[in-house]
Amino acid sequence: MSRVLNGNTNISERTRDKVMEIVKQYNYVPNTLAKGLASSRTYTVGFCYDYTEKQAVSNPFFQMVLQGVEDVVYRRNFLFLMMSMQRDQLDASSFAKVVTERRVDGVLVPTQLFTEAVHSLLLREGMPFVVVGEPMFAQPGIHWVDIDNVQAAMALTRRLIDRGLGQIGIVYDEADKTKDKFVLDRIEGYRRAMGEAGLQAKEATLERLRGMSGNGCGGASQALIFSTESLLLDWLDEADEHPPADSIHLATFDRSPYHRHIKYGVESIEIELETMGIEAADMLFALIEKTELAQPYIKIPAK
DNA sequence: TATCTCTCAACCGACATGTG
DNA sequence: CACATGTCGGTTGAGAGATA
Repeated sequence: MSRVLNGNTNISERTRDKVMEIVKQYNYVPNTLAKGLASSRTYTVGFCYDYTEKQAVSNPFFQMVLQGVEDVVYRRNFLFLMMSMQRDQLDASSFAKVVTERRVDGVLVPTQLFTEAVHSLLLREGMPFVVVGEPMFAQPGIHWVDIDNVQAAMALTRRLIDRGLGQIGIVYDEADKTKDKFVLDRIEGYRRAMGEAGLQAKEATLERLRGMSGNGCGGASQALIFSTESLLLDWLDEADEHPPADSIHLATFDRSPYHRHIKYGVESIEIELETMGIEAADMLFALIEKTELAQPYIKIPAK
């Protein structure tokens, strides 16, 4: 039965037809638990999210990544399990439970949650894993997938420079900068593009920007790049009181569904989050199936 | 004799049940 | 009480039988 259903070639047409007839007659569907018992597989992969971040799951960018992951998972006839994790209470989280009880064959961990404690737990349990986003700490043997944020920021900055804008500032959130590698990379990409063009880089936190008059880094910027779209939205929330000057070009990375509610023209660069999900899931399946990988990480260029 | 196809049975792991 | 055995339902290796 299993040889027929799993496409084994050494089966005669006659036997195959006979088996398929019985499958049809009894509406036979293999029991995944029994299959897992025989193959030491769960046919499930996990994705963890931050329990303390209430908007983690509803975040549209997170959902775009998930969409890519799910496409791959369902194509492989696997199931997908969402697990919560509390960074400061790892042992009590459902993530730790799922990993230690081997309820999944592999896990995807967002870089914000990938701490050294998480890494050692996964190594100890021999659980295949892929980090979604470049990890904040480097260790050999860690597989990860990320957007090439340096390249994306360079491309966006160059686009503004090509428009003849010479005074371009970048705005970031201090807390994001310490926990999100991609924010550091975007700042780095911006600096490089400005440096190449012989222009002076101007950086400010949102807090500092709020305190400035004229809505610019130093009050003289012609364009402002926001390191994340949510930061731009936060800033625009306050725009009723201090609307940005018409002469200021706004720019950020990617577009969430909320983007269409923005009343101002915003330049953005496309970040392929769905592709990131697809690549991460493909990489995880390669690790589960012990397939040789060409490289331990993938950086997806922005368009 | 070589190759193809089929059948049998061990095995997977956790838990329930039986036996001494 | 401790240990042995059975149970679930697939997968898969080994070996037997059929056929060219």
